[in-house]
Amino acid sequence: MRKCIKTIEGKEIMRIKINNLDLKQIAESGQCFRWVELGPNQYGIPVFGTFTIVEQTQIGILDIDCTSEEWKGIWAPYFDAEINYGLYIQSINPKDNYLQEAINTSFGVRILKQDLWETMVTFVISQNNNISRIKGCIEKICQRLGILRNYKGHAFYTFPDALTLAEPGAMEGLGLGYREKYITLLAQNVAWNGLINLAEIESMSYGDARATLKSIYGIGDKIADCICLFGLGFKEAFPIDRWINRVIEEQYDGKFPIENYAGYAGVIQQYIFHNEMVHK
DNA sequence: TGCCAGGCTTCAC
DNA sequence: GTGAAGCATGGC
Repeated sequence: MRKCIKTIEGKEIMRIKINNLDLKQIAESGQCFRWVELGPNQYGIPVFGTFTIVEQTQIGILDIDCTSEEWKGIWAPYFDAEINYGLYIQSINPKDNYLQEAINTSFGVRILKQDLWETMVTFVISQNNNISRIKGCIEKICQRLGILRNYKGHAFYTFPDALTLAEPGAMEGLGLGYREKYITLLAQNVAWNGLINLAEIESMSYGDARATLKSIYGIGDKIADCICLFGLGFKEAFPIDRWINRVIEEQYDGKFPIENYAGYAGVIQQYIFHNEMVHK
């Protein structure tokens, strides 16, 4: 990764050289639900109470509207920019025809390191749900309960904190279905009584974090692994949903060789998931 | 119009 | 421990 400050149209932005990053592929990879497409290869991203605009001007080049400090403190970790994903791709078994084809369409998918609280709520909503409806539910939550902010002329809503979501009836009528009660209780246990301690979870090992998450009402194996992967940065987490399970059954005779990708199976899982999204 | 979705809890066995 | 039913909602 290399970076510099570039002045474009009178604005100072960061120009980052970063391999194996494709914004469109990430946007459609089912790990983030609040990116706003502003133009071809250009997205507005609201996270951590802030906002930025990113544009992929050419292969391997990312223009991002932020200061050097913001890049280092927020966006480089978010894009996992220090990690060479090319090594993950090189390690894929050359005889694995399915994965070799998958990386042709998904070579630019990276694992975003997202806010833990937002990731927990988001993936509770995701259960037995489809991506376009998940996006709609989250958007409605933010519009009703988030804070309206303005970033250089772009309005965006923050993701509401646990105290806000803990209020009984706060999410009523937003179409969350049976998931609403899971999120209300989750928020209350975070904000009201400390039964769930996010900072503590963030300090745990993968195994402990996964077990702790699974003990939460409404969170099972799959959602716990999504939170571990996208909210805690544990790349060994390997979430198995209907799509992944289908591929394992149809392409791997029911047994995916996860041991070949020890420590980063979650990255491989995202290549599979994105590939399925593109070809469904 | 049914089928399906980044699944989970509950309950029977 | 395993398996099946029931769950809310709306996109397609």
